[in-house]
Amino acid sequence: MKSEIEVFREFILNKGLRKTPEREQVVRAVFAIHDHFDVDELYVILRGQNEKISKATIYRTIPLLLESGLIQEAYFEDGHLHYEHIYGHEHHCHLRCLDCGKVVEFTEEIVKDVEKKVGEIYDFLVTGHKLEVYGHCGKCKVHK
Amino acid sequence: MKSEIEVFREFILNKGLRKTPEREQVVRAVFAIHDHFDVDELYVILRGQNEKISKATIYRTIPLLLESGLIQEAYFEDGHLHYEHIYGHEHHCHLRCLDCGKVVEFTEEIVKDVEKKVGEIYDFLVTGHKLEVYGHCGKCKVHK
DNA sequence: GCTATTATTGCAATCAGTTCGCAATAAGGA
DNA sequence: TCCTTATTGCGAACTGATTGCAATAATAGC
Repeated sequence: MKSEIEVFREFILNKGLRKTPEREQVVRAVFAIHDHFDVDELYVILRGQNEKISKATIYRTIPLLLESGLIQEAYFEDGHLHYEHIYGHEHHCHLRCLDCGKVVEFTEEIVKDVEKKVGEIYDFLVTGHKLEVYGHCGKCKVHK
Repeated sequence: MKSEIEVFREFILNKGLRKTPEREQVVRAVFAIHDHFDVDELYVILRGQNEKISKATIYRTIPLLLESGLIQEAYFEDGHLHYEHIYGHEHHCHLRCLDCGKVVEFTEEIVKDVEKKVGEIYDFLVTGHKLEVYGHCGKCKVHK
């Protein structure tokens, strides 16, 4: 299986874009985080590694990562989007606590069947889905 | 079944807040729109009806409508959240076209089972879910 | 390897959506 | 009817994201 950097380089090449150290720093940082992240976290991490990169460049790189299929939008919270890397990861859904914000990942095959079914009914070429289940986690529900 | 205004009044009363014409205008506008909406659309509609209401008041009313269960966040697009009224409506999911933005609503009972299952596995008191399926609609997929 | 072309970067200015401070207003209890 | 204080509207301020532009650097051609 190709590494994420290889996938990214192929994507860049196919699009006629240029391979730059800044873009690859972003790819590496994204795959070093095994959790959800936002642009600001990415910026702080890269700066902490003494990488000279501007926030504008990170913002400009995000759409490339989305388009290449390396990352996806995970959820919208605190006024901005949060992402997660997906290349090399099995698709999963999120279970989140409305009180403490805790997020648990789970996989559910049955949602694939739902995808297929609604795609046929409404004549859509379905490419994916996002399922978020929410409620109160074990710790938080005792206070309810 | 109680009307949305009645539900809202009860909510306001229970919270010790005040019943104001501005808040009720927002409730009425929200339930007059049978589609997804954002704050700006709400503002334009209310202003078009010669209602004197400020955008700040609409922004301040949205959390009340969310908390009272009259509306919910539908999706994040174009840099801001879109909502939909849910009181009196059966829960539904969204199927959206990545090209033209078209949104179709569908209901899928099986997701309830998924909710129950993951709630038990991870010890969550589950209160709801949001499922979004995306792809290319009939019109847009021909160009692919 | 060198040069020319032009995509990319970093910075600051800008933009859009949302929030906030404050004075004026008005809802609801006494 | 009066009093207290929550709510409103306005504009300023704030935040996340985008953009214009000059400097830089990645690729292609020689």
